[in-house]
Amino acid sequence: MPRMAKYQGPGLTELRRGVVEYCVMSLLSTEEMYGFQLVETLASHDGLVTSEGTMYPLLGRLNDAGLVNTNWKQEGSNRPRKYYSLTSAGVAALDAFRNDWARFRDTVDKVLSASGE
Amino acid sequence: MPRMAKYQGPGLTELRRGVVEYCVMSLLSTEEMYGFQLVETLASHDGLVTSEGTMYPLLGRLNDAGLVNTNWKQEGSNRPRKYYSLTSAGVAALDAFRNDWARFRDTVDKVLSASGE
DNA sequence: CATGATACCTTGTCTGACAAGGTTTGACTC
DNA sequence: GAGTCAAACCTTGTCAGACAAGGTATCATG
Repeated sequence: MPRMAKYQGPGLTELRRGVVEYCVMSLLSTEEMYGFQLVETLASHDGLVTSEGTMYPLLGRLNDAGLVNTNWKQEGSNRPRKYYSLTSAGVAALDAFRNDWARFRDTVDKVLSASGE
Repeated sequence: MPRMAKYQGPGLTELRRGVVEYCVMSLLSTEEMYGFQLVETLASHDGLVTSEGTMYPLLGRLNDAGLVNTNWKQEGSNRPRKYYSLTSAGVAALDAFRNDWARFRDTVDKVLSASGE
């Protein structure tokens, strides 16, 4: 298996924009996780991220924005992993987004249902 | 009012990507409309499009892809308007997207609800 | 004819997803 | 210990699409 990807069609890439980042934050809100783990979780489980080339820059942005913290951890004889956790600013941003998402989702649902109101 | 826009926050722009195009198609599935009208409808009514700079290129793409047809119409003494209507390929694409959207929406809802699955 | 509204369109910028590639570390061979 | 593999990190470059800003043509009204 060469860098599997579960390709979901061409248009779906654009759909993910602006959402993946908050999905990551949502995962981090329950437990700290490391990058590779986030890719595997979102990609295989939800089809929301297809590569590390998406994840690492994204995590860098979140970090620059002060929405996550990082710390390296070595468990047993594994190679060290860089764990990410949500800051309080991250929690706030996530909350705000949940509202935005709900409104956006409902609007799109309404328009796609198409029955000209 | 200078080219009103109902700004919705910074992150929301990215959310719209890949969706607006199908919202337009959905509107066109019930009645033919012209570009300016689509902007007004989506912008003021739903906050989904904020400018003509989004709409006209978008309509051009749909046309190039064979998803819509156009015809100029002059009504009364108005300046002529370019009306768009869905082709059968457009109807099919819209149907396909409705499925994609439903899956995507549910996935995001699930991840954002965050309670570890 | 000047203004303003309607209506069309184009150019250029920016962001974020992704493919492709590269590096390091440790485990497990041979 | 040299080779290989996988886990895990990261970077570079490409592309699409939303948008701001600006431009054009037409008609009505002052």
